[in-house]
Amino acid sequence: MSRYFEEPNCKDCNLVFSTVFKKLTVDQLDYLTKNKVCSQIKKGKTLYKEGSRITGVYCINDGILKVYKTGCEGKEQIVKFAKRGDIIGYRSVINGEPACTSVKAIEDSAVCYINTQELYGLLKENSELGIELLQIACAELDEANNYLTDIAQKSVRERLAEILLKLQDDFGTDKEGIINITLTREELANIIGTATESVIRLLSEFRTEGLVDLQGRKIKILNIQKLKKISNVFK
Amino acid sequence: MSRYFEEPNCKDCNLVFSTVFKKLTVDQLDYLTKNKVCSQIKKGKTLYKEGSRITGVYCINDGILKVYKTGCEGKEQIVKFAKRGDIIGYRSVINGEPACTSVKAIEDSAVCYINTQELYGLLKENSELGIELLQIACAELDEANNYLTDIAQKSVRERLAEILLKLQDDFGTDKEGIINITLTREELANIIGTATESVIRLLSEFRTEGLVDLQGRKIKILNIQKLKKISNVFK
DNA sequence: ATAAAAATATGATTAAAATCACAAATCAAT
DNA sequence: ATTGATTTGTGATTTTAATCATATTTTTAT
Repeated sequence: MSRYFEEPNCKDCNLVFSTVFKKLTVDQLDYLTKNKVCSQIKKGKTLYKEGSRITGVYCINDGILKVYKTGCEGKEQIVKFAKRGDIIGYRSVINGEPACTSVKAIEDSAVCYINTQELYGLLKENSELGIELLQIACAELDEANNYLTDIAQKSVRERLAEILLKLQDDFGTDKEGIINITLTREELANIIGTATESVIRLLSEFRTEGLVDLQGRKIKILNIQKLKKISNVFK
Repeated sequence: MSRYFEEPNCKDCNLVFSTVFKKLTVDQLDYLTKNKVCSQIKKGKTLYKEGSRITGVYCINDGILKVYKTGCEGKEQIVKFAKRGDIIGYRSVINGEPACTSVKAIEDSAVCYINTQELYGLLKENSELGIELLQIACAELDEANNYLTDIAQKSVRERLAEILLKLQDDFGTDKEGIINITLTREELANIIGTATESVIRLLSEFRTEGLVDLQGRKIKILNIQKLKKISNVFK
């Protein structure tokens, strides 16, 4: 985690209109600029670990980080990804508990750190910030419950199809149609809760069936409709 | 859903100190009393259904309700239980979306309904209410993520042991040590994400092993330590 | 009280996915 | 560029849990 070369002014940050902080006043944004600490996290580096005390929240400026829990026998369960504009760590700050997840950069990333005291100051001052944060928490809760139902009820094949579609939705594709996030087979397995070998086999099957194109870790979806059908998203 | 015979005054409600509304002023509690609508829900009756528009939140005064999603092929996935002091429906109200879960009483229950407008009024007025609600949402999010990891990584046997312990923790036991919540085997299966037959078989095994005592739907835990070991809660 | 419906119980069979084992390919660091 | 580590790929085997079938018991509604 190295100090960020240039700390952007929150007022000018083009994220202001889309993040949790969109309802802050100009003065409050100034306050935020003065009090935040920006840093870069190289791919593979850990921002914080499950169980550690974190003293503030992080707003993601650039890159992608995986947010995961460590289950029994040390197996990683990826809970979500954090990307530009997302805020992470707020759960621990709000409930005053140790981090319930670990966070690791899966590509070079830049994050802005905001201390608990500063965040609480803003929350008391601006009730709309609380509502914004509440909306984020509720959306995450919704997604967590949906995914719980999927893992509990769907087959591995259905879940893999679903996750490929979701990754494309969340991260988009480049000019060649390749999904803008690079994951190992093991990481894919750790999202959908299965064995690495199962992901490898199923991806091969999907390729054989003409649903996806694979070049190493690069995945390109060739037949969205069929994948949707497999994933059972409409039922 | 029948109208409640006596609408308790929120100021005098002995829930005031434990619910999300604990930081309200006396005036705000008066306002709440005037604007809430209380009702009773008989066992087996549905409070609201997934996908419906709900126009407010419900604070549970008495009873137990199951909160569940309907997965593909109509299979129910129980997401949580709501009991005295809990608030439900806030996610839909906060995000302005249709209900993401259905709610059904599993015993005779009494709930207080608070309209969206009234809730938002209080949220704007009292930033502490927003923080309280945020804390609740974060706690639920934490639990959802933990449970996601469990379903993804643990065996059905481990999950059943874990859920029995959790039910005892959440609902306590009566004088005879029986867990204060009565569920069908199917409902248990719909919590842990397995087939009803698997729950029936595993419960019988647990009984044979002297871990639990079963009398119909009444469950009494006989050996907490061993169940904890099976559930793998410490790893 | 009785009939109908729902839930429980148990056995047999099948299916899905995990695990194990090992080879080949790719990646990362020096 | 080389080497060591990690990741990918594939086959064989095992394990877990789902599914199917059917009998019995319990609950619910009339």
